[in-house]
Amino acid sequence: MPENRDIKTESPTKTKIRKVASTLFSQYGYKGTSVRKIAAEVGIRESALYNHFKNKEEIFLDIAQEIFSSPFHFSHDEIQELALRGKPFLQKFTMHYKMLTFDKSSESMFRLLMIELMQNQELREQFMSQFHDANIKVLSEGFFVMMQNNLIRSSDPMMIAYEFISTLFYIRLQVTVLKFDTKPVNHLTTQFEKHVDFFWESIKV
Amino acid sequence: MPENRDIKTESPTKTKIRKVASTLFSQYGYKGTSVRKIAAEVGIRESALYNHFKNKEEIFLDIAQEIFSSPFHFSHDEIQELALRGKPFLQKFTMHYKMLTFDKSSESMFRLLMIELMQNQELREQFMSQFHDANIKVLSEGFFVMMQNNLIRSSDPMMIAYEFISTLFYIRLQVTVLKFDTKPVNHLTTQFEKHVDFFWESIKV
DNA sequence: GTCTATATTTGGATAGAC
DNA sequence: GTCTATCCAAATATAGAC
Repeated sequence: MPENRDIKTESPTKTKIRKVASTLFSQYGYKGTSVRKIAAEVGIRESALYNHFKNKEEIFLDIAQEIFSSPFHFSHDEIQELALRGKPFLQKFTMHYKMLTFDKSSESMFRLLMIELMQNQELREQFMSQFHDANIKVLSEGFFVMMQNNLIRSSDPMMIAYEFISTLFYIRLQVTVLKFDTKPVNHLTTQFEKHVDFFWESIKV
Repeated sequence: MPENRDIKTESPTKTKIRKVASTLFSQYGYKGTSVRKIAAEVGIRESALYNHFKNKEEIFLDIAQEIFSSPFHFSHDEIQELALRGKPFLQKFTMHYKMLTFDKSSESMFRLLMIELMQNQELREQFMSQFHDANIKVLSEGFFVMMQNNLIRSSDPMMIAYEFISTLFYIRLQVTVLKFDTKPVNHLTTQFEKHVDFFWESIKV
């Protein structure tokens, strides 16, 4: 737990290492980033770097834990309340997802996740539990409430949740891929809203 | 163009190099696979390997071109005919997609694509054009026909195509991730069909 | 076409002075 | 905490004999 990462007590150098390494890892991946390059960009020698971190892997793990630090905070009560209103529930969830997609920091962490997804079993498992299961849980709870209240057609809530989240993920991946090459993503900015509209029309009674 | 890759005239060693390298690259990625290891697994020295390929990158590119060698073959006429029947069009397209998802060779090429997606601009661009645009084109053509014939509710065909393909992609990614750790994917085998059913109910008039 | 030998570079990591 | 110096391993690639 990062209680020890007290921004006040931590040395500025360590903070800078984290920042530099984060940028490099999220661009070139673990193997593509050398300790040499991190040190050079920080402005110190490699040996000095080892005063702050045990080794390269420790730096990576320190950064990697940030990938899943922005979970979806929807309380049970919040879900119940929003779901009773139907579409606003989907809108709120989607706006949160969209925000993460375009947030600089979340964006680079998502890129890192995609880069290392097939190289790191731990990340794959966290991807499944944090990116998939967690979202499915929140969404299916909402859809369940909507069904109970006859707002949407009756079906399997988890299946509907799966259908809903998959498009959000796909948009996010596309945005990430395009932005990596600094290509325009204007055409995708409204895609999230379009998805909600289309989906709501599909399921409402 | 691989006219020169005549299976008859090509040396068995070169064929074996391709096979071994393909397996390694699709497991460990470009950086994670060394020429040493390829040579060792083939059963020759590294130096001998350079008699068949100019360098490591040439081996990779040779293999990488296979990633996009299984495009969707839907002729204009075929689309027209199937789309006139509505749901069968979606079923046919989806079954093709499902087949690729579970085909051993396509599976490992898809994994390679995911591994290198964020490391290789060329692959990103091909991903966009071959995996995304090509699918959107076929699907939106089909949806357009369905709208003209009043089989589905009127809307933007490309937007509907986007919605449809995103779920297929998401299922494929999940299958790939799970299989990488030899985890069960039974629960996902019927997901494709469920998606078609749900989607058709969503758009049919 | 394959081998041995070797050149060269890059990368992770440590020892010890300041 | 940072530096210089150094070590060691791994990786790409080439030369030249067989």
